[in-house]
Amino acid sequence: MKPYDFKKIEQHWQKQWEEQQTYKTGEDTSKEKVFVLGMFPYPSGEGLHTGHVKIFTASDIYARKKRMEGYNVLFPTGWDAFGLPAEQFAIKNKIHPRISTDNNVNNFRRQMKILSLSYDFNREVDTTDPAYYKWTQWIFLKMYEKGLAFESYDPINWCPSCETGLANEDLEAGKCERCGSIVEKKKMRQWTLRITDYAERLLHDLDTLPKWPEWLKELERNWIGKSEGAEFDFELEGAPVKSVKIFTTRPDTLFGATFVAISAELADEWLKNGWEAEEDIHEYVAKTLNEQKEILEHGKEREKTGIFADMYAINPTTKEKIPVWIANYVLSGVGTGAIMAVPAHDERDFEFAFKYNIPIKEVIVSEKSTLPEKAFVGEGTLINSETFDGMKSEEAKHRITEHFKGKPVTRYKLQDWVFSRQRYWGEPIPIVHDEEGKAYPLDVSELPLTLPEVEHYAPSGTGESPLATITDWVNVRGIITEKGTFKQDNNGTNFRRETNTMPQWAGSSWYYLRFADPNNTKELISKEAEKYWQPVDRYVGGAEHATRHLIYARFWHKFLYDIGIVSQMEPFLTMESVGLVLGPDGQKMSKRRGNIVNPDDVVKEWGSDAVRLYSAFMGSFYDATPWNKDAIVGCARFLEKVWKVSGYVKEESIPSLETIFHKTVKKVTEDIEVFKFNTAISSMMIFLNSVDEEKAIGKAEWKAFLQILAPFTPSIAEELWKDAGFSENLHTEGWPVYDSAKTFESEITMPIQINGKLRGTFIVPFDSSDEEVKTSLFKTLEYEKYVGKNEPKKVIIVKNRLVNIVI
RNA sequence: GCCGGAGUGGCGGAAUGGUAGACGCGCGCGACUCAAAAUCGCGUAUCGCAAGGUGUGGAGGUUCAAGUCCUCUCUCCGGCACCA
Repeated sequence: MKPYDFKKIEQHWQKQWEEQQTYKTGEDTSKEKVFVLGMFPYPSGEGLHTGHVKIFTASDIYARKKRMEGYNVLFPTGWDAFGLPAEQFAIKNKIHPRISTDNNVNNFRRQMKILSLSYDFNREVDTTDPAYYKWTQWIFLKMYEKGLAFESYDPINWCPSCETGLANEDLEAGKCERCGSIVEKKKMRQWTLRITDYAERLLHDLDTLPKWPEWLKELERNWIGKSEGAEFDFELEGAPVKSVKIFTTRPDTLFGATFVAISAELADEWLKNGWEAEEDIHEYVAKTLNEQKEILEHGKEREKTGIFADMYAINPTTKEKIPVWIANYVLSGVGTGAIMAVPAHDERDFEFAFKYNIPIKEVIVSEKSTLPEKAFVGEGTLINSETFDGMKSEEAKHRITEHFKGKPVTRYKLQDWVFSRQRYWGEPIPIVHDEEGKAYPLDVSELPLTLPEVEHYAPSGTGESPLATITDWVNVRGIITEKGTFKQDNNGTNFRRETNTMPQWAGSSWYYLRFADPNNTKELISKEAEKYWQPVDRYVGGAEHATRHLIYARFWHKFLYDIGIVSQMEPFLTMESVGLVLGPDGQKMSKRRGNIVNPDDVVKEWGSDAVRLYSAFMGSFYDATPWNKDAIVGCARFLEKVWKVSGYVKEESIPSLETIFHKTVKKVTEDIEVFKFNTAISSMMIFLNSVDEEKAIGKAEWKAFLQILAPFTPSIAEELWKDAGFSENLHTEGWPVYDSAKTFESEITMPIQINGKLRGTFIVPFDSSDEEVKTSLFKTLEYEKYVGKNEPKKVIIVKNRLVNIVI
């Protein structure tokens, strides 16, 4: 028998599949479809990492199985190729990002092919390809048309090191997610997408996704951060303004408001507008404003401080005069930047009131409040309001809001999406400005608006994109059409192009749609292709995208639904969230730790089949698992054994293997559906061990075994399939069927428990009745020993499972 | 602080409320070999010579029966965070 030369075999079949276009997407739309998608990668200079291998292999196993089952499978990939790393590489090495990106893409594609991934490479999409980003720009124009894309001048997050504005989603604890710099607030012109208009739907429609993991949906819910409450105007005395607006989610505690607290920013605004305050107030406000930055730098909790603002507010319920304080725990960006403080019902207010000796009043609504002991120390007075006693708190909220002229308000933590970046390597925003600065959208006929060639990719440092320096690109002549769009025309007037580009998340917000119709020059996606292929049936990727890519993509998708491009409300029916692949030391892989496993190296050493098998076998798909360099040998041994066993094939089926055969096919069939690849593989190992013991396997079983093995290790399966002389196409013609009735042994080894403790076993025929089981049971030595002539209190018989005797 | 998720052998990990530790790695012993590697066989939670006892982070509970369900608690990981 020839030796198992995985290198030769894998190369041979990979070449064959490519030449014969084995995995080209089927055109027959009368067949049922399955759209399997792994999140498309950012083609970095480092090449694939093991996390990619896990995601890609898992989705590939699933896609291959579905293809064999006869579905029309769409299993594509592409490149999320705009973004900072390529640009920084360009700045450093003076290589056009186009070139370095192409190099990286080629390397990624090569690695995908040596992993035997069954992508249809005819359908690749590349977000940096003008033929693709034409449609990204088109969507932007549609949003502009609907008022969802707009220019704003509010202070935004600015990363001084990346020299670009950032969205809220790009921050990690107040720092730039990419470089870790402290983010500053900067007032600048920017393009913004009104994602908040979709907040309610983004939240609500999570309920229409039963197959998404609950925790992931919860993460999105938290990010959207809906809170319902009310705004109240508190009249002021001795203040520069007549009243102050506060937001609260607890109108039911309005009676208990014993002071009002405002943010330093709001106080600062009043000061700037002529509030004549004492010197110490000026000082406190200045100090607190300064403090904000420090907090971020040191990341520590700040102690609550405040200063009496020398003015009073009127509690609308009691008409009592209550003091107004400026407090550092009231944030300007949240709510109205001013709060009513109810120390009896809010820990933070309590802490503050306790520190500054402000009275505390309890309001009893429905539930008893649990005031800490110290509430009664010091100046605190306790008043129980009976007005709303016994009323459910929801009703109290409602009634109080109404009665005291509050305005019901729903707030979201989600903020509008800051959509412009002052960088080169991104989609140009298809907008021009006239000489007064007024913005006009490009006419659709002007798309794609391509990136110009530049000498320097580095940001200017002035908050302007490097595109601003390309004067012959920036300055254009043209006319405004009747529709209000801009068209180039040398006889027209002067305009300046928008020089900001889109963030990296733009292209990935709709890429999954394009795979269904990647070369359409007339439409983003044809109606037929959309109707047939969408939505994504299995979406596979990392949960780190929960609050960015997934929210953004869902937002765009809903917008595309509203303008009639797509017919489904949600883009992804499932979200299979991969667990991290850790380094061999159990730590997160990182260059700094030096625990990175390179897929090229392991494929070279073990072959792609073994690597695929291991990445699916090493643990649960959904959990983090360390990559154990030594354990992969077990998978290689398994494949050696598969090779060896191919010499045991007999014409006739082997009766002793019947049960285990059907069990194995059943297990693998079911487990792949729920991404339990590790237990599927384990069952194949068990089966193979039995075959090895028998030194025989029937031809029919061998055929089926190669079929269930094929999704995991396609090369060896192909080779042995060919050797065995089976005529069908392994990849498209058939998935073996099993007979459930044959997945049980004819005899069952029944455990005997005495009072729940295992004492022995006995053998009964499968499906024996309770009476038959008892007859055998009473004859066992264990029964004799533990029960003897006594009458047991109870005998519990679980059919085909066990017996438990209570004595 | 709030919201999720997870704690099982030396390791990765299995277990519709029904024989805990499948499968794999590692390890031990044996076979083959001059020898080694590879391969094959047997063993491998733990205490005990054995009978038997104990074991799924900890403490209680429900049940004939709990890794699995309930209550409390500890630890680790992820997310959000003076969000009013």
